[in-house]
Amino acid sequence: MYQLLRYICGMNNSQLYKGSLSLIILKLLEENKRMYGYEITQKVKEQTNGELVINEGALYPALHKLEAEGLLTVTIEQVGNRPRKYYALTEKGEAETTNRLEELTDFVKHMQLLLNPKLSLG
Amino acid sequence: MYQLLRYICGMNNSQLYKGSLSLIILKLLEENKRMYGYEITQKVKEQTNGELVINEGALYPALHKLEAEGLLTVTIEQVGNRPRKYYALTEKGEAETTNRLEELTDFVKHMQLLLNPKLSLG
DNA sequence: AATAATACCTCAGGTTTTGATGTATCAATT
DNA sequence: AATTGATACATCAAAACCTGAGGTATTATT
Repeated sequence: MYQLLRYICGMNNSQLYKGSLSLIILKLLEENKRMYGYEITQKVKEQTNGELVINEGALYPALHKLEAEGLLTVTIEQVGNRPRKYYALTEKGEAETTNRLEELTDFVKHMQLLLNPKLSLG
Repeated sequence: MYQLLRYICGMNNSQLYKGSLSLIILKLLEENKRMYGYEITQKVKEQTNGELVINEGALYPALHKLEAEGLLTVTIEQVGNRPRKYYALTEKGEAETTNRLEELTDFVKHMQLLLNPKLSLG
């Protein structure tokens, strides 16, 4: 049966993650200079102790969109016989990363104001 | 031109708020026992110092959906000649509110792990 | 030889939101 | 008396994003 159960279904099941993927990508690239898609999925899994799993069906379109928006550049490299697409931030992408991080801070701030029993994640 | 510019366009412009509306509704109802739609929009504006504006085109469908899911009950009351639909949490809705709050905590935790320069909103 | 991991991809269908628009009542102003 | 603004509900097409499924192919492990 080839590879039917390739992923054990990442299940974040919460709608809250919608809209956060591009920020995650941008921020990881800010820290790591250049990364390829699969590497991003592994990094996210690693840094969240396996709790957050990026769906590849969301990741690749998101990368393509960020590239189309001029926030990322891509460089294809052959590793063995396999192609890798390394992504890196453009200048515009760096600026946008800063903006998006501010947006996240605002989001958390607003959530705290609304759900006041505090989120307390210092 | 009647009331063309009725709202100065709430503009939260960030995609991050996607998926958070139902939690906001649930939580406000947990705190306030019963509220009607328009009251919710005002409360959110008030508690976030006008920074977060709920789009009515999102709010009403969200309320209807929560009701359809059995998380809210509705009671119509006439105020003067105008109808108000008061919403309140069901038992199931209370439980769900707890779950959704946990999901938000997890979301913030994961974002903190990924964007480690910390969110620090104690 | 088969499986698992690496590495890219697409696409139908789902959910949620945006932005525009519609209707109507009531209070305040002109 | 008439208009505006606030209150209060609603719908809907299009946009945005994601899920879950599927596809292809290489390399490493069992």
